[in-house]
Amino acid sequence: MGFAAQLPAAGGFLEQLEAARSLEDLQAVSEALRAHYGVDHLVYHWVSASGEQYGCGTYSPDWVQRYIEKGYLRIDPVVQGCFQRFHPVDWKRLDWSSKAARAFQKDAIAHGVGNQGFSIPIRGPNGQFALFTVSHSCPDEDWAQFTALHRRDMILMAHTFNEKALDLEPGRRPEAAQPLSPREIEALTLLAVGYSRAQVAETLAISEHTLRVYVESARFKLGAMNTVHAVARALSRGLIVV
Amino acid sequence: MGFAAQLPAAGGFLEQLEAARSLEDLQAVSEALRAHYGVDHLVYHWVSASGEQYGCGTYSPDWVQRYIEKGYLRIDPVVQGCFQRFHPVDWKRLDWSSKAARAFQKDAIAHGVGNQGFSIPIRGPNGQFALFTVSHSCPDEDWAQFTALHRRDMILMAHTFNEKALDLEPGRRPEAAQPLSPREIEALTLLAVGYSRAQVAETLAISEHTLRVYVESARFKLGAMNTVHAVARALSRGLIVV
DNA sequence: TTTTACCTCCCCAGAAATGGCGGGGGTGCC
DNA sequence: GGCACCCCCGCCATTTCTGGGGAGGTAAAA
Repeated sequence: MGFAAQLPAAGGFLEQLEAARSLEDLQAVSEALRAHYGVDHLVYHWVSASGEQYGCGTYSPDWVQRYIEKGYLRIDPVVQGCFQRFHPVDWKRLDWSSKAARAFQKDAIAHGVGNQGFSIPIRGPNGQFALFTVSHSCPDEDWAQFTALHRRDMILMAHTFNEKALDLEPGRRPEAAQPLSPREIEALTLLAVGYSRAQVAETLAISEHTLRVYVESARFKLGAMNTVHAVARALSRGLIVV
Repeated sequence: MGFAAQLPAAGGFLEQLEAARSLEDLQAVSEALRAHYGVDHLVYHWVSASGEQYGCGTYSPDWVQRYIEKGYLRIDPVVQGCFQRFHPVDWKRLDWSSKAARAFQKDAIAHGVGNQGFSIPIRGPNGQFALFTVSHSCPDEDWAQFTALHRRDMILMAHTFNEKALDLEPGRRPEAAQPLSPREIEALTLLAVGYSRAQVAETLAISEHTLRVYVESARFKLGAMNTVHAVARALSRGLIVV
């Protein structure tokens, strides 16, 4: 199968990770980890709300380039699936049924990504989202054994990569979430669950005009151009929950 | 100082956690973990933005009751701080300066929560948020030593508690995602970033009426009552990314 | 092959949202 | 006391969205 079956927890690499001083260091550690675990790839990948992405890992520059150029972010079942999920997930459990997904999969394998994968979603405040992935090429049983063995290590690595990446890229941090007033939150929340403005006003027992003031105020705070935008921003910044 | 200084990783309790079949089991394991680490408290606490909360842990029922009744959720610096943070955090690094926060702190200590604490924020899709906390009463240096030693264990416990809690409360999970057509996704995405319907139509180079058909179709698929609702659902189900 | 889903376009009229103007009262901070 | 913010309300007109019809073509799945 190729990868080491039994190793000490994270093999002391977590310390190396924690000592990283730059993205290049992270890159080097990910290469070392990849070799240590004997897998094909090991990647930390940050996806911002606006679609920009960066990260470090062992994918070939070719593949990374292609991924971005082709807009694979929008069809990659790993990203899509993890985005909707709470927990680490084996790629086999994702939905590869769509044609686009299968085409993507084929392309990915052709670029050496491997047929097996295990990805961990990581989130921060305001909808920040990153992925930590280990991928390999091997039979299902071997992979199942590997993931069972190293699941915890991978969780810790995911955490540590995320922590370091954020430390090293302070510019990527979210805009300061401008706090919304309680009423504004209530208003946007009710709008987000489908109430019309009139219904929201009735629910909050205020005049429709007052409601409008809240929504406008929230729009302003969020830098939104209209209500849809405001609700979307409030949602993706974690200011409201539906 | 009272707690065990050197222990094997998570002391085999992670397996117990993974075997839990009910919230009561989780409760029991948290009690065992608390004893194992020799700390005052160990709590997993789920917080939804709508204010409902549940969890398991070793806080006294009195304190839990009081916390809910007093609406401490809104002033608890641990919750507030972790909600805006990426990483695990020591309570000392939080902002306790406000009057409400200090009153809360005093009350918490009076209820045996402890003067030291370490909390890990955990997030799911759609802004779901939970906290895993270990608290204790001891001098700063001892606590620093404890957190340094067991930080990784705590991260793994946080993950596992979260995983099990979600498994055991399937009602808390988001609904399955209904697939949208590419055009529908484009339409909703552009709407979510603030474009008006006319602008979206122009951007997609289609007539405004065609766009309307997409939005209506998406609304129908998502079971949404209006555009705002549709965008909110698409966002929170991870069907679109802003 | 038939069905299904997707994409595209058109009209109309009523409902809803927005933008701008004005007013009031309350709290808490410097 | 002034300032900032939160909470609440009214009227105007305009723009935008929504809901009900209709049509036709392609491409993939059953």
